[in-house]
Amino acid sequence: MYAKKIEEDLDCGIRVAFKIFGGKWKLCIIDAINKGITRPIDIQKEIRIASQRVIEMQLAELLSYGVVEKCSEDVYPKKSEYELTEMGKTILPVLKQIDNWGTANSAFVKLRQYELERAGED
Amino acid sequence: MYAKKIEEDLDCGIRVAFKIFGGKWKLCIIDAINKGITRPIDIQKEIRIASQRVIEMQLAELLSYGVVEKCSEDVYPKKSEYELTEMGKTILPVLKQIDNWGTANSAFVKLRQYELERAGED
DNA sequence: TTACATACCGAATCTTTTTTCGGTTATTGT
DNA sequence: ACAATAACCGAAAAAAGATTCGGTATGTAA
Repeated sequence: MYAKKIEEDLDCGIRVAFKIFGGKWKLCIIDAINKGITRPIDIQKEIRIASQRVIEMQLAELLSYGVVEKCSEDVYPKKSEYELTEMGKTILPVLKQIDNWGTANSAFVKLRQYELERAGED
Repeated sequence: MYAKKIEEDLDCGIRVAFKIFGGKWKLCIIDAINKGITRPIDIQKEIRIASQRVIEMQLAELLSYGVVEKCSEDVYPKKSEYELTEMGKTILPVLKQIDNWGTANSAFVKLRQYELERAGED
């Protein structure tokens, strides 16, 4: 990984949460694993527009913070499968609410988006 | 603003939500406004570690997507005050849940953080 | 043994986001 | 009139985060 230059404030709940699942694909990965898609390659196929490398990296971070764990603890990685830890499962209700909000507001946001683009073309 | 190079997928609820309130300070700003801190300068003082410029910019984005609105519509900005729109208020329950999760897991994350730093120092 | 799929990783590059800096304009208080 | 405060903006720079590319290693199956 890389070293952060700017100190982060982990006394703020919002910042803690974003640190753990704020990455671009993290919630998508958590969602996939929750749906039973446990292997990196399958997660990548599910999300599609994310590259394999991103999945690997975000998975590694989720692993390092104990959100997911490797369940096939073979000596060497062959059929790695990831699953949510108990802590990881506590994210699910939050994920659901975020997803619901986004889905409910999707049309509105798309419209706004379109209007802003139109306005910027002058 | 800047032009995005990578197309974004607004058919995914998670992505829509993150587009609207995924910025580093957006939820903090929404929270502040909800607490009755309505003026940019006061929001900045509340958050402190965020610069004035960031507050302005994120506020401008929240405004452009209809999350907040300017309520003192004077001819020229003097005592600008922002408040949440109806749409903006629908974010509050999500914000609360995210904040709660972060607060509940703060100690755990800090510990993990510390362990990871220790491990990386060899 | 050969070919292929899977799991990873390092490093360079590119994109996005945040920060810093130095302004302008207008208002308020003295 | 003058100083101080507030709102806001443009542009450059820095930082963070994501993507691409090209690799290694291992297991599986023909």
